[in-house]
Amino acid sequence: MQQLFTHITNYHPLSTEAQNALHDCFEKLTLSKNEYLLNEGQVCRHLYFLEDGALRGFYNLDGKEVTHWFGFEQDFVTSFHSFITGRAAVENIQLLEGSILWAISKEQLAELFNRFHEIERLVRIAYEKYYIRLEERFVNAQFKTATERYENLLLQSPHILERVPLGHIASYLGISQETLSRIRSKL
Amino acid sequence: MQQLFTHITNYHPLSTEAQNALHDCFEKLTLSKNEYLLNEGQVCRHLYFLEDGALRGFYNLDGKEVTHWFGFEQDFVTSFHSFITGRAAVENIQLLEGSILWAISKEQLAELFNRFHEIERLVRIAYEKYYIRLEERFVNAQFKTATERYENLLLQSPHILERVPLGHIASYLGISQETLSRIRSKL
DNA sequence: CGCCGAGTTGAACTGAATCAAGAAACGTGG
DNA sequence: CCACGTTTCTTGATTCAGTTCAACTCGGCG
Repeated sequence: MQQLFTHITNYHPLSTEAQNALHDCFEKLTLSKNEYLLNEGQVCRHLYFLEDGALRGFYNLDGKEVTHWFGFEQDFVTSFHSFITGRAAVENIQLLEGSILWAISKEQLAELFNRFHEIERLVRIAYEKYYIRLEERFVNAQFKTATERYENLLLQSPHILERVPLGHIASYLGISQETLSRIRSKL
Repeated sequence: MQQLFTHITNYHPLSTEAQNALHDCFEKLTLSKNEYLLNEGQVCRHLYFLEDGALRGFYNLDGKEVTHWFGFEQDFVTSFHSFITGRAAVENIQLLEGSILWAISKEQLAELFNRFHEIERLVRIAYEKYYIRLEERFVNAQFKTATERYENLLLQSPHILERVPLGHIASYLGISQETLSRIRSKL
């Protein structure tokens, strides 16, 4: 759990009381490869911190699986739309590796917000970082070519390649597996 | 300014004290068509509420203007990356119509956060809505065809068409103006 | 009137998808 | 440790959505 606190401090330092309260709310979760953290149709009631391991979010489109995001160690993970709105998720979250996670429920988080202004601030700041990240991905998706997106991925997170099957990466980049294979062969 | 408060209440109700404090921080701004709210290279130091009018965010790519978002009445507007990080903006913000805006500086906002937990909460909640919106646009950009994206726009905000030149809409949708014209002619 | 920006239409081209077949790597049980 | 099936990755041929370049139309407006 130390990792969670170290990570959180990057966003915003917390008082000891707030840290203790957080400590009491998070629950440890150990899952193995290929297990599901969430199935489509369910409501995602928790926010997770991924201490170690890897997972992916994907949904089904015309019988095909479309992976649209990955989570790795030190990432906060949830099915955001479902978690915030309380509606059924359209996506699945599946483990790509055996992983250690820490879970907190939406209700517990709301109560922490009420008790600790500083925890709500922490989350506000985290949102800003995640928003900027998504904005960047959006611009890539909309205005860059397949090759540029792949090169960008190589620069920003080369480790992904050794840990995730090519098919998932292709769909994460919004291209077919064959195209990705061809792009790779030209480098 | 009433509009701002009515809009804000949709996110989260505020106490009278918080409302008064907000009231003191926002400054009215009236700009006419084609003026710039922000030029690339500048740091965007303000968050704006667009009471009435329309504007666009765009950047230059190989000598072409790429419009990647629009703002309309009741939208919060800023160059988010620049505003949050304090770095130079890569985008321009230009008025599409004569508009009325209310501006608050980053410093003032930070001070309001310190004084009023409830204002920071309001912003936290607003972030959630804007994040979900962006997520949806991202999925559209990555996994839908040009025609689907246009039809989606027709459903979600048909009013845009009468207020914004086609070229801007095309680039917002991530397609060329000619393609958009052809898509339209088939309906 | 003639110009100018906005939108349309046509023809050639291209990046990427699809369909189909193989090759390589991987894990599991015998 | 090998044999088998499964999953992962590559390669080729064809097709298609969307781009680019270029010409043309239409509606203002000085």
